[in-house]
Amino acid sequence: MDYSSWINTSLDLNINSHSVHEQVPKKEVENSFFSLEMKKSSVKEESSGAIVEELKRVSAENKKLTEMLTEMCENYNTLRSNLMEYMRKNPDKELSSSKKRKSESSNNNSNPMGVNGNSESSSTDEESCKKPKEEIKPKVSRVFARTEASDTSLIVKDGYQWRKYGQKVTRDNPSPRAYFKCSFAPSCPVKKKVQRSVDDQSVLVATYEGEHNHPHPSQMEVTTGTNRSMALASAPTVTLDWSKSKSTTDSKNVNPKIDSPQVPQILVEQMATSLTKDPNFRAALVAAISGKMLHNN
DNA sequence: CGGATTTGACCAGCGC
DNA sequence: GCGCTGGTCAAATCCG
Repeated sequence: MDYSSWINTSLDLNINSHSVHEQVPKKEVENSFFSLEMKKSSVKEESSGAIVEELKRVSAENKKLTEMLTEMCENYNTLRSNLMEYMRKNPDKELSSSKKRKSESSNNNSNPMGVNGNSESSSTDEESCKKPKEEIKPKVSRVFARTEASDTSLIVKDGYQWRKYGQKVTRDNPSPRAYFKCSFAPSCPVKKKVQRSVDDQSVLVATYEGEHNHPHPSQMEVTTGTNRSMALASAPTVTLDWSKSKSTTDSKNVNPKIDSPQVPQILVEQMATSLTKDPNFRAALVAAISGKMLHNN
């Protein structure tokens, strides 16, 4: 599957049926809100009208996202059941792979949302017997981040602090892969790998291993009222994390071991995170709320 | 000067 | 066993 298409869904869904989208470009939402603040009285009605339109557009976009999510989950489940069936018919072909690399690649490529590998034990007893070690595998997730194609740094701004400890050129991708450890290491075991997508050089693929055992650094800043975290979460970054087999484009990447019921929850959490980090979304939200308030006055 | 980054060397897993 | 590959180490270097 070519994820370069869905990565752009980062609120560029173009609910194009809404002409409003053209009239009120997203970037201007913020502006319209601020101008609203400054000259409330004079343009109040006009601006609030635009805001309501914008709110409609955002709602439609939201709805569209929900639909896409649902569809994607359905596709995933279909694919998953197909693969399960296939593997039942060919029990000895797939899972004979050995320890480290295979198991890791199965984690990376097919563990949608990076959800725990702990459903593995429920998938095939046979496998769990063979590879009990996977039970303690750290949680692996993928994050796709769009950057400037000209930006040569392999930095995914996720708010955490990372220390780079290595870089390699891998066989399947001409772009170097950078290895990072959480700067809180060794107390925090989280590692991440960042590499440009083969398909789209402007997309960084960050693979996270493990979970942080400390609070998100930017959370403190948020609570203290600075906007730093927004800057850190560089605007167009998409942090949706459906590791969804993506780049390698073959269906065999889909891992039958996924605990599918967890998918939507994780997705929702990540989408929520993504949305709250999106200045446009926040601006639209603020605008909508203030518009309502103005309307009521 | 201390912490972060770079980069070549090294190690271990895997396939043949 | 050997070569290939990905991941990590650690000395050198950079930078604030």
